[in-house]
Amino acid sequence: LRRQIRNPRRARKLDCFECRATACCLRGGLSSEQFGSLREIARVHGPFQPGQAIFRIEDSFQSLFVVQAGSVKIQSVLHDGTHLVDGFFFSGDMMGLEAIGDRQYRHDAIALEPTWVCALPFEQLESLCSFMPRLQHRILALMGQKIRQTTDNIGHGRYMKAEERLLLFLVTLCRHEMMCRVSGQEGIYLPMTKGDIASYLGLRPESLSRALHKLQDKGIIRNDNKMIQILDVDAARKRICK
Amino acid sequence: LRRQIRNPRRARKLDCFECRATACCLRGGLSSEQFGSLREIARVHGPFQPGQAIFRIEDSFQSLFVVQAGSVKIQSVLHDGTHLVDGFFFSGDMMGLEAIGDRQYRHDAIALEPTWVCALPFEQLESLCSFMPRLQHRILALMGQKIRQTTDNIGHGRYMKAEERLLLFLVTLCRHEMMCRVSGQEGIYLPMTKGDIASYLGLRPESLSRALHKLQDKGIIRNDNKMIQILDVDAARKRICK
DNA sequence: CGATCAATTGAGTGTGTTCAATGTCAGTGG
DNA sequence: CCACTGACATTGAACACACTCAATTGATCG
Repeated sequence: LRRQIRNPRRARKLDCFECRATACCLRGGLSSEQFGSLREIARVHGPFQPGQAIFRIEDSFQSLFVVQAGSVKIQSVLHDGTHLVDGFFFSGDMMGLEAIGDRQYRHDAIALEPTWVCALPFEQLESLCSFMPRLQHRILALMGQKIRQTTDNIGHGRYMKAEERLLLFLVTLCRHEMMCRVSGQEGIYLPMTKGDIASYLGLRPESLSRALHKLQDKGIIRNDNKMIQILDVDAARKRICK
Repeated sequence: LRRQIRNPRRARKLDCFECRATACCLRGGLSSEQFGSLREIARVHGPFQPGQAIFRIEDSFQSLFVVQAGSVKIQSVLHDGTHLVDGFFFSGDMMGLEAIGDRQYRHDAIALEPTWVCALPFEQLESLCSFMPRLQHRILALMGQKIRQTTDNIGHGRYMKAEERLLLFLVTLCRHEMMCRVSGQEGIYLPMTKGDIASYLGLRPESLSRALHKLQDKGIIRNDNKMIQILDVDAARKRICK
């Protein structure tokens, strides 16, 4: 499959010790003994096939999930049945933070490629936190970061025009991929559909398509189907002022 | 002053025990002994006069703040110097959650009326959490709720037209006021300027003005300067589908 | 009372939407 | 192997909504 040739992610179950999600997941700052306790409550699930749900809105909230490999979109359903994409998650991203303090999840989490996740039962995690201040600190920090990202991306995006919003999205994605040391040079692979991206950006697919075209005409990006490359990083930065 | 006549909030320093913020603040679920420990680290600050800052972007993050009485807007500054209003806080609301895990605050917090806040030094709060699982649980729940609110209000608002966004804002505000048992019948007092509301909703002041006018023409709200009343609650609910 | 800032109103413009048609691609079955 | 299917993506033309700019009215406070 072309998708799997182009997508550099490997497709197999990972142990915590070889998991690429290190930087973003909870183990940062823990002693090896503490990390052991954390590892004991973690359970790897997968593979989830594209379109398959990791959790659904109606499910009762039990666990946080860290994406080990693959990618996930989260979406909510509007009164009229419309699906709204509220976010994308890649290796190392923590899912389910928004459900903490509630009984149910707030979204459907749908795999975009063959995907493995690491489940952390929340009650057990909470108990662990009481004994491990660093872990508690890490979760709180993670949630703070989540709030910041939400307001930055969605909130500030509101005041931008379509092209700038799109560029902000691409640059953010690119930075994330770079952080996880997945080839940033040859371009980014977009596992989701353009429709999903449009929904996330609050645009119609048609408008997104036109925005992509314009950015390509200006020489800022290269848009080859599901591969995107940012050619002129400086111009991009200027446009989104970051 | 007309503002103070119309605004039912009282203007004096409150002790924790008479603070109206009970329902929303951290003390929920704590034993009286535990509440005592929490109270020991809390410090009441105020009054802050309208326009005065409770904290600023450049300040290093030290404390969370609960609004005891009054109201606050938080805003960020764009590259070009534009101010973006990112939220409003009323009695019982917790401010600063978005700064957790970062060194600095992410916003300027500006009082909209004479305002008192209750400062909770975060390091001490974190220490307390290790001894008080319920407190830890409460903070985590509060942050989860914050994430939900952000995506619900800002995220879903993106797919709405100006009128609906405005209505969502008003209904949310109204519900909040009802929860805090401040007269919801005679209307809501809006301590912020229309410009602030417009900024928060991602609109120009002109567009907001027109949207208000239209909603009034349709008999859904009554708009008397800084007092707003939702006349047709059912129609409002239908428009925003909640 | 005049000064100042906030709020409203109007007219013209522009960006994104809507709707419909066409194009592309991967998978399927003849 | 090729035509067919269905989902996704693109393109075009007309329209709607919110923006821009400018002028006016209204509120608040010294």
